[in-house]
Amino acid sequence: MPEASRTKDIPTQIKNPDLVERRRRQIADSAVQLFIRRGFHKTTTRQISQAAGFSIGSLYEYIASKEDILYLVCDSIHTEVERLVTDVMSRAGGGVEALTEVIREYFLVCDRMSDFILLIYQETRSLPAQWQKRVLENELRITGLFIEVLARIAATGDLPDLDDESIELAAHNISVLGHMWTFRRWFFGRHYTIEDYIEKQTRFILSMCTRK
Amino acid sequence: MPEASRTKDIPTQIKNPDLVERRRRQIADSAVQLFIRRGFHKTTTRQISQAAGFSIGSLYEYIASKEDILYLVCDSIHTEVERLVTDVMSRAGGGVEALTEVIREYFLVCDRMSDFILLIYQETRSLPAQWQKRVLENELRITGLFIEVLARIAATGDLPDLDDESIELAAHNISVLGHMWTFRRWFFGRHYTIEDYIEKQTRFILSMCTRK
DNA sequence: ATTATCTATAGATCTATAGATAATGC
DNA sequence: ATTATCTATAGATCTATAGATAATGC
Repeated sequence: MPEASRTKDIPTQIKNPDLVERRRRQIADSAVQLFIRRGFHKTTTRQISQAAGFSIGSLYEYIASKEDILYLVCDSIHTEVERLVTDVMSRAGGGVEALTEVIREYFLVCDRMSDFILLIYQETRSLPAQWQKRVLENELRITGLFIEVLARIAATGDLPDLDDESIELAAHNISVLGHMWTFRRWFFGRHYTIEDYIEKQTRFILSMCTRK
Repeated sequence: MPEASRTKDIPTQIKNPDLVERRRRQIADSAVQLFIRRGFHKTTTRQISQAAGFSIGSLYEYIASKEDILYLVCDSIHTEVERLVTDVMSRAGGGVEALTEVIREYFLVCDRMSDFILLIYQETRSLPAQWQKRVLENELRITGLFIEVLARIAATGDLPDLDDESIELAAHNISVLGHMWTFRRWFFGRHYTIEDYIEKQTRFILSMCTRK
């Protein structure tokens, strides 16, 4: 798990902000692996501190509760997905081909990030309400990127049949069909490669978008 | 949670099979409510036995471990969804309207069963491997019902563009777009009613199916 | 006598913190 | 002197079972 985590609203006794950021990244990076392997509840704070390379006492200098660690993890995953998708979008051209490119790259991101996306689906509910809300907002922000792409294409007149509400729903569909690869991989993996999946779904999504 | 649970592969010391079935149904019905409210891990076996109306000692006469309870719950949910969908299908007519009807009724089932479907997404991974597999097979069987509908329509020549593989993928898409209502309800609920959602998604799904 | 149920608790965790120690900078 | 880290453990659970009791049928 990559990417810096900005100063979060998690209290700490440690004075050095850089150290806080570095240690929290260590915590998130270690925890995410453990959570993927054994789930949030079956992973102990001790295992996390050990994997991160310091003591349980030190761990609690950087977080206030075990849930905080889950939030660090969810946030770092979303930051990474968003970074990757934004990146793709900036490289994408115009017209309907842009949509094809973005779908393709997004689905590849979903494939690479499978375990992480699955984790968010499974463990979001274990977060305290306020952070649950943030995780859902992050999800929405990623869907927002697809709304942007679709709106941009629609503005040039290439998707004449799509009003704003339909664009929004189509964007959600793209997000979730990407996730579908992650949570039905146990089935699809037997029949398709990710490339097959992309090809077929792209055709579906395009006919969805080009005809009401 | 309704519907009989057949004799499962869960060992018991109790001789009377009817009693076993009845008690297990009580257990599943009580547990599902608790799991939805507080999650599997935060619900204690004591709370479950209490909600079911007997002691913790008795509880363990009908199951061997806490995971067994989760399996009872997942299974009863799938049984119910499958019953409802099968029901709808038997009433559905022919041609493309049949698809419209089935989608509509399925999405309504997803709406009513939201909490239960969400629970399965979140807690399946807490099951022992062998039962996890069964839950996934159940999921596949429900998708299979949509494959059937689509194949039936395709056989009459009404969906000429769909080969078998596309039918399969379209069926998965229908399943998951139903689930999407459940796990993005926190967002959609603000903007659409379930009827709006059905209408818009049906249009998308139809254009997906009627043109490659 | 057999079957079902209950009470009481063994045994095993696990989170979070208090208080002690080591490292760093003035 | 201040900041960061560590060790040791309090305190709170929670699952699963052993052994005792009640209910049922011969």
